[in-house]
Formats: sequence, C-alpha cells, structure tokens
Amino acid sequence: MKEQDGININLIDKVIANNNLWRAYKKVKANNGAPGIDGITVVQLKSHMKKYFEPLKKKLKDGTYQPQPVKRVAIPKPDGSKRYLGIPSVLDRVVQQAILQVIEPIIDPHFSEHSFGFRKGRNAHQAIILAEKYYEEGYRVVVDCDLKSYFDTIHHQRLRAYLEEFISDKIVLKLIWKFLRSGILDRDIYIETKEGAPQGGPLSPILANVYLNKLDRELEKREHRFIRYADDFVIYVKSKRAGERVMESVSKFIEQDLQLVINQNKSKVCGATTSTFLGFNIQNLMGKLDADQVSRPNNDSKTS
DNA sequence: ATCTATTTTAC
RNA sequence: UUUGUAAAAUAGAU
Repeated sequence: MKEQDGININLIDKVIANNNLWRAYKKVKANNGAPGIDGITVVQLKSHMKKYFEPLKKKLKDGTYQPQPVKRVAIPKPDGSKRYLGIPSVLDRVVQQAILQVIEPIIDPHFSEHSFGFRKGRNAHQAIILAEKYYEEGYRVVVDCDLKSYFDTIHHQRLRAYLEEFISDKIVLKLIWKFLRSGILDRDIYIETKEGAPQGGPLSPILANVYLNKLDRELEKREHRFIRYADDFVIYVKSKRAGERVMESVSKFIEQDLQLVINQNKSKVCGATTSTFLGFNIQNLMGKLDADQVSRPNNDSKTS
C-alpha cells in the first residue's frame, strides 16, 4: 500500500527492462496482428527492435518517445454498423504491452469485484454466475445501460486524473498520455485525438477499466447489485419502478460526472428473463439448470 | 515457471 | 482484408 508508492516512482525502469520488453515483443508477435502505418510487420519486428533497441530504451526512459498515429480500419459490427479500429505500429504495440505488463499488477487489484471484462482470472461465465445469484435473491428486473461508442468518448484529462490515483511515475503517465494523443491516420488524412482510446492498443482495455472503475465505485456507494463487463453493464433491482428510477439517476451520473454518452435507444429496463447479457439469457440458463437437476432418463437420442 | 500452435467465448 | 485484452479447451517444447 504505502510501499507501492515508492516502487511506483521507478516504474519506467521496469518497463524498459530487457526481459520486460522482450516478453512484450513475444506477446505482440504471438497475436500475429496487422502492421500499423509504417507497414512494419510482426515478422520484421524482431530485427527492427534489435536495430533500435538502445535508442528506444533511452527515449522511453526520458519520455521523449513519440508513438506514431494509429491506422484507422473499419470493420463491420454484427448489427451492420461499423467499428473503427485504431491500429498502432507493431513497435508501439510492444511499448504499450511493456507498460501494461508493469501497470496491470499494480492497478487491477484496486478494481471492483463486480467488474469482469478484460481482467486476469475473470471471465464472462463468472459474471453470469453472479447474475444468477442476483436473480435468485429476488432482483429480477434488469437495468441495461448502453454506452454510446464508449472507447471513442473517454475523456483524456479525467482518465489521466484517475490514472494518477494508481500510478505516480511521471514518465509512464507521460507515455500513456502520448499514446492517447498520438492521433489517427485515416488513409492519408491525419486526425487529432482529443478524446477516446484507440480500439486496438494493448493499453486500451485497462484504460477503459480505469475509467469505468469510477462508475463501479459510485454504483457500490449506492449499494446497487450490478455486473460490468467492459462497457456492458447491468444493474439488478426488484421492481420496474425502482429500475426506472435507477436508470434515470445512473444515466445522469454517467453523462454529467463521467462525460460519457448513453445510447437511449439501446438502454432499457426489463425483466431479467427477457434480457440478454454477455450473450446469455437468464431464462435459458435457468432452463438448463432445471434440465440438469431433473433427471431425464430417455430423452437423449445421442450417445451416452 | 516460460514459451509455441490450434479452437471457442466475451467486450 | 480485421486491432486489442481477458477467459476456456486441446496439442506440444524447455
């Protein structure tokens, strides 16, 4: 707790440690992703890194490292709309990964027990178990709140303030800031990034969680039964009326205090049985459990 | 404990 | 073509 702050000041040395940088390289290489705007591929990455290894470490150490703009790529979403990815250069992905490897063990323990997305040792299944628990406790109305293009609307300065609560190393904070501000290259036109985290950077998921940790803490303060998986979150209440009231006050908090946008069309208050969360419907889940509990001798035509 | 490969799910 | 993180399963290397 207190000792962490002391270690925290020297985080950049942990970031640029040879074994950390090469471990980060391996992670990026293993993902086999596409190149960024410089066209350097994961195949070329190792020799590229070796060639500029010492200058790279020096620039990271003094905070003068300048990330390249991310490459904008549009991919279709299941609902037919587009999702814009921001692909950092392979080297920038290594640097982000190296920072992630150092800050994640420091930050993650401070996250909420109700947060399940993008976290070590946590998965969607555990989130569903909790949803089931809420349901069985009699919280059977779901407030389903949808954030409009969450990643793209993260407020930089607020995010930095939230990060400063966990990280005191000024150089690491500066590097993260530079990644947020490095801009987007859409074909040949450069777009400044004054808000949002690129969907594609290794740091983006943890930054998304740092930001919405503030929402978790507020919901805990209000003693709500909730589950959050990245930007997807649900609050379990006992009545439709309570749901409407919670929806209104939580929406107000999100828009005023977090400066995010609620997607009014997709947000809704409904019965737990008609809600789908993390690709799961509670009724189907209960149905499955019933089917497992009640033994059915002759129903299966399959092998046994 | 580290790492490679393949597949699936979630956002 | 299409990025990222996490989880799970399987095969394997040290």
